[in-house]
Amino acid sequence: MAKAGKSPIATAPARRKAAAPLPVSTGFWLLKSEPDAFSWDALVAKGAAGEPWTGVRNYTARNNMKAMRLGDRCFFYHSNEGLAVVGIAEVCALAHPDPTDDSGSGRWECVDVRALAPMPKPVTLSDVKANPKLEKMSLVTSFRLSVQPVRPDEFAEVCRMGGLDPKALQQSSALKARK
DNA sequence: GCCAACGTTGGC
DNA sequence: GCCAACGTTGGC
Repeated sequence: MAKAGKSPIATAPARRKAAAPLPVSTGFWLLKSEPDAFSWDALVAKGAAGEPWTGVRNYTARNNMKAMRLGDRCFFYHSNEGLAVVGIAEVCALAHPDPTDDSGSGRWECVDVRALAPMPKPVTLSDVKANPKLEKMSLVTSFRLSVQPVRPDEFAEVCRMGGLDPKALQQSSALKARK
């Protein structure tokens, strides 16, 4: 009777675990690269066209890239050798399939980035670790993650430590308007 | 769905 | 080159 109206469908079917929501872009990120593989100078050499940030095979890192917006700022960090933030890049193409993904799954994506400004004074990992204002930075807390979110206050602090004049940064972004 | 084994990353 | 951290894989 009362049962008649109840469809078995009323019980939600077991569904695939929802994908983790993408992080919200703060506008600031950090990209790691081993300078032997792809250095800051190599990115500078690519000029305004920039370079696809390929080869990321970690879901958290990929999701961070998917959350990136055009014009987002990315610290360029040299891992393994150098161990320092050496420049700032900007996102110049939203996430798209990674051309180096040969898994056939279409799972991996990349953004394109281009060099915006070098750090006048590279900010080393030990500089970052020594600064209490940066103790929550992913570079310290999730050091293995290759594409990390950066908070605006962290971005400002690292710029300050690197002697980077925010005005110089704005000036460089005029480059992109010119394109 | 748990968890041990394994592989990779990256600082030291 | 070592090893800690940690993501992924696969057996159960």
